[in-house]
Amino acid sequence: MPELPEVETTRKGIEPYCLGQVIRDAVVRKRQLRLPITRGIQDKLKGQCIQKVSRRGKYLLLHLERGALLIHLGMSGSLRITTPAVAPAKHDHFDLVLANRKVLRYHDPRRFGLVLYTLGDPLEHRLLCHLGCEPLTADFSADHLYRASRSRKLAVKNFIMDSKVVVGVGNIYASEALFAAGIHPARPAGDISKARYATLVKVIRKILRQAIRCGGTTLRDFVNEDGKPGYFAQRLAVYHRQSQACTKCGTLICKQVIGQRASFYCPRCQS
DNA sequence: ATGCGGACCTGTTAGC
DNA sequence: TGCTAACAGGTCCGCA
Repeated sequence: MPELPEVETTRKGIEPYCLGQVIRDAVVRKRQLRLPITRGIQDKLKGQCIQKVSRRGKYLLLHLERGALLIHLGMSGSLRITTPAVAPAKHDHFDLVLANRKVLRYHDPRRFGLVLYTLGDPLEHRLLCHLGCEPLTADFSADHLYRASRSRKLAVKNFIMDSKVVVGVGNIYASEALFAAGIHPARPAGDISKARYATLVKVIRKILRQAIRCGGTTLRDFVNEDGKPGYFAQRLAVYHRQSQACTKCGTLICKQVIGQRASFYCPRCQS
């Protein structure tokens, strides 16, 4: 479930409960995530104050006095704020107990996510240091996509989902953005003009911003008692709409696997 | 350097 | 209804 908008929504949601709080305890119930939670993480975290809650791509960063805690939600992860009185549910793998008697609880059935303590600048960590630009900042531009794509033959959909190019564009929003830009998802990235990349940049920004607003709405209680992941209420134009009419021209939406991921497009509007 | 396939996991749903 | 297979919103690694 977590695309960039949901990660950002989560960041905003947990920030007021975490900022300035001292970590009283950490509880590991299941070590084995995408990478194992390192032994002794409790001792490293205990007593440290959370100084900042930020995001890089789909990674959440809790900046501490010494180092940082990196959290990734993978395919199925979620975070919520609860209390020590609430018993952990199945797949609640990790807790941070805070001085305000709140618990930041990490839940992830598929365990593709990550909880990682790192010393030093977290942005220098090997998992973060090669990430491409943020889609909502100024360095994400037509120039950037154009230059990075020259002579590249992979499908443009895979290109914009490559985190070394730009972070945060997941499978849903890749399909949606390419539809909005009128670009066929299987078109080789290196064939696309700068003008079309300019359109693509614009629509990626617009769609992600909309989704953040939408996530903020549908996930209003995400960090509180309810904690239901809740899907974005946004109307998706093509995603999961195969064999249904295109909202622009009425042609039936196609589904095609591109780069091992399901992709959806209108064969008439996208070329 | 680039691009592809496989790997990591569990839960849900589609199909027989 | 029950079993099995395919699939799910992510990302990294290794190999050709």
